[in-house]
Amino acid sequence: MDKSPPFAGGAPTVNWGPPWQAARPVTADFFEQPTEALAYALLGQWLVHDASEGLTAGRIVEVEMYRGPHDKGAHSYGGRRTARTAVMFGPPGHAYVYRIYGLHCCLNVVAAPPGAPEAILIRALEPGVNLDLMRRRRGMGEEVPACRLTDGPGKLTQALGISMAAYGQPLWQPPLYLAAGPALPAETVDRGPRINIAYAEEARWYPWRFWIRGHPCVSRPGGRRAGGWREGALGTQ
DNA sequence: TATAAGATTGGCT
DNA sequence: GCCAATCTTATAT
Repeated sequence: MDKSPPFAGGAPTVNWGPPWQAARPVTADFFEQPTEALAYALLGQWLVHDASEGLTAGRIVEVEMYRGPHDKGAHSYGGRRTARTAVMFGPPGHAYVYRIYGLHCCLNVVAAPPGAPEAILIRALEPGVNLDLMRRRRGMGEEVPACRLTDGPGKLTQALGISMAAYGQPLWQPPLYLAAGPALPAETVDRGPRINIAYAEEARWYPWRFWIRGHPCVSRPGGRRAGGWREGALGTQ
C-alpha cells in the first residue's frame, strides 16, 4: 500500500515492534489503569479506524490528560456534566469526541472509574496505514510531508475520518479502536505543560502533556515550531 | 433570546 | 505575528 516511510523528518529512535497487521485490539481492561499510567501506555499504540471508505491507522505519539473535576483545564471542571461531557463520567475506554471552534473534532480516551470525569486527548499520530486516503480527507497532495497529516488533534480526526458519530463508542473494538503496540521505555517519553489552556490559571503549568521524544509528528502549535521536544522544559507555555 | 469564547487550523502580512 | 472560519456550549439577560 504505502511503501515509503511515512514521515520525512527522520526515523524516530523507537523500536516500533511488529507491523500493524500483527497488532490486535486492546482489551477493555487496558483502560483500567491510573490516568497518568494510561497516558504513557497510549503512546506507541495504534489508533485504527475501519471506515466504509477504507481502513486508516497511525501510531499515537502525543497525548494530554485532563482530570476533572479539579482540573481547571478540563471540560468537566467543577463536575460540569452536560450532553457534551457526559461520557467522561462513565466507564473508561470510550470515546469522548467534541467539536471545537465549530470546525474540528477532537478525540479523547475516557479514563478513570465511573464518576471520575477524566480523559486523555490524542494530540498527534504517526501516519501508518492508507496515507492516500488520509491525504484525500485532508485535501493534501503528495508534496506534503506525512506528519502534517496528523500532527494535531483536529488534523488526526480529519485524516482518520473520525466524527461526532464516534461519541461514546468503545475503543477496544471496531470500527474505531486501539491496537497493541510496544511498551515504550520511559526514557523515550518527554512531558511538559499542555497546549492552549491559558484560561486554566495554575493548571496550565501542570506537566500533563506527553510525547515521544524527538518524534517528527508531534504537534506544532501555530504550525511553526520545529517540534514538541523544544517545549520539553516545564513552564514554557 | 443574546452574547462570548473555545483542549484548532490554515492563510496572509 | 495576526486573524478569519464556523458553530456548539455555557452563561447572562
